[in-house]
Amino acid sequence: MHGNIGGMTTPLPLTSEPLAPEGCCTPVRAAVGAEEAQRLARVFKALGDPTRVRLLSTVAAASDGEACVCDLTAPVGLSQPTVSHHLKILVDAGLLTRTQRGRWSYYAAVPGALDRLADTLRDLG
Amino acid sequence: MHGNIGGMTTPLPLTSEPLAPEGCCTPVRAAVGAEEAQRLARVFKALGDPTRVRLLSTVAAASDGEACVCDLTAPVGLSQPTVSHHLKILVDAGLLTRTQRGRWSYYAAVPGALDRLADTLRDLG
DNA sequence: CTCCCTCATCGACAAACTTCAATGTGTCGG
DNA sequence: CCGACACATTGAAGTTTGTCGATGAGGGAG
Repeated sequence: MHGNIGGMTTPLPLTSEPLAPEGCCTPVRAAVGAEEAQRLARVFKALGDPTRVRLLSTVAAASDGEACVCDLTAPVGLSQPTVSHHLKILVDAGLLTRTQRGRWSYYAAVPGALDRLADTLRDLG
Repeated sequence: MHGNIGGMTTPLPLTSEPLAPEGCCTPVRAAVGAEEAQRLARVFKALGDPTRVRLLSTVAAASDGEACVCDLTAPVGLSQPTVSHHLKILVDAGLLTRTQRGRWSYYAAVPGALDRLADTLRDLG
C-alpha cells in the first residue's frame, strides 16, 4: 500500500471521470461529476458574496415577495450600478427573477430554488 | 474597498441602513445582518469552486469517511499544492477537518456541517 | 544519522471579481 | 416632442482568486 505514483506530474486535462487510479489508502472516486460540480459551484459562487446574500434575503423577505432596485440600493449601501450587477448574477444563477413593470424592475425569489439547493447540499454528504 | 463594512474583530453595532429614503414600492429592510451575511458568504464562497465541490463530495463519499491528499490529487487532475490549497479553504470554512497520522494528512467531512448549512439556506427564503 | 516520502507554504502570474463614475436604454408625464 | 426618472451597460482601477513550480517541514525506513 501507499505505492508511489510514479511521477506526480500529471498534466491530464480531465474532463471525464477518472476512476480510482491506485488509491494509496482507500479506493476513492469523485462522487460528483465534473459538470455537476461546475453547475453547483456556479450557484454557490453567486451566494459567495455578502452583498448578494443580503440582497437575496431582502427580496425574499419583502412584503410582496418582490422588490425594485431603488429599494435595494440603500439597505446594502452600494451604488445603483453595483446593485444591478449583483442582482444580475443572482438572476443568472437561477435564484431571482426579474420583471419589468413600467419604469421599475421587480426582483423576486424563484420559488423552491433555495429548497432544491438545500437538498442538493445534503446529498453531498 | 468601499462597501466593505469593517473587520470581523469589531463588535459592529451598525448592521445596516435599515430604511430606504422613500421606498418607491414597499419599505424593505435587510433580513440578514451584515455580519451574518459575511459569515454565510464565506462558507458559500468555499463551495463556489468546482474543484472544491468535488473534493468535498469525494471525501464525504470515501469508504472510511476520510481521504488523504495523495488520493485526492488524481481525481481532480490538479497539482498537489493546488489540492492542498483547496483543502485548506474547505477546512477554514468549517466543512472539513484535517488529521495527521504518520506521514499522511487525512481529511474528513465535519459531521452535520452541510445539514446546518442547508437549514440556513432554507431560512433565507 | 541520512535519505525519501507526504504534505504545506512561498513566490509569481494570469484570470476573474468588486466597485464606481459615466453613459446608454426604455418608460412615463407634460 | 421633451425632460425626468429607473435601471442596465460600459470602461477602468484595485483587489482577490486559481494555478503551478520550487522550496520547506516532519515523519518513517534503512
